[in-house]
Amino acid sequence: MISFDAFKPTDGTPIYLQVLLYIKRGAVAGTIHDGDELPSRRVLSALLGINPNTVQKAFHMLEEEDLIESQAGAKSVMKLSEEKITKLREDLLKENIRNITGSLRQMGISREEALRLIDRYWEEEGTEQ
Amino acid sequence: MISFDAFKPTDGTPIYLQVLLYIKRGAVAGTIHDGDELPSRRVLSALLGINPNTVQKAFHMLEEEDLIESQAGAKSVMKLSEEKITKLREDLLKENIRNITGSLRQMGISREEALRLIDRYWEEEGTEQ
DNA sequence: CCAACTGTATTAGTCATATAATACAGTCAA
DNA sequence: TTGACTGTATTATATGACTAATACAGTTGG
Repeated sequence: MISFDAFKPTDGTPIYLQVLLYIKRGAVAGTIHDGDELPSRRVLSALLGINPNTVQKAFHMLEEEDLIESQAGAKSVMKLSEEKITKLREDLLKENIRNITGSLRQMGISREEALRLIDRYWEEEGTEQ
Repeated sequence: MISFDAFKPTDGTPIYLQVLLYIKRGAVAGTIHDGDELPSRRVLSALLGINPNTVQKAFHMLEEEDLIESQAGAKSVMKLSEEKITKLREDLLKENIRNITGSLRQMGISREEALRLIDRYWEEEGTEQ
């Protein structure tokens, strides 16, 4: 059963997207595997303190992307492959890094300083995971 | 008069926040200075193709943060100081870098790989600004 | 079998974002 | 002065995100 212990709601990003991203990132990180069972909509919503419909929205999108498999009555299951994970990794990286480099350059931060800042922040909060 | 030529609406971030951030980042980058005139609400909204109320919301928040000064009938003006800029810089950096390091670590990316990725992406789209 | 759990669907309400259409009073330059 | 521009305010509408309360049919384990 996939664990949501490390799930931390952050900024103003829609909750259903955060749930969706948490699972995608876990798949990329290798902490979530093909065939892994997901918590039920009701259980996960109670666990995260959010509405079952919000979890359903995230799961429904994962289903549409063919990353999980659901059938009425049974728990949903991860449906991963090497190709899917590779593609996920590329998509997530592109999305993340594009944003940060754009913002930092708009602030007039040089590449050297950007690298220095990333390095420093990684050190500061880099023990867990 | 502050230029919005480099303004590019990006992801799902609320438009009023993007306008607000554009100005804050410009102040940090040194392309927007104390005393600079802002375009009027109506002109800027037409320029960006958005609603005047959306611009008003951004400007109103800047006013509340004491970063601009407005009086009915006249154009709004930037109200910056060294301390304000320093604080802005810290806040924006914290907000940006926290997000990226968190996401990348959730994906199981190592610090070395993160630095390598940032370095590469900077190269790819780093000519403008 | 059957009770307790699943996924799925529907309807309703709240809140934030964004647009639209005005209205009014203050400023500023010709 | 006066007309065209300012900031500011109000009301209405639409959409997306989130919550709430149900309902129903399929599955699974004891």
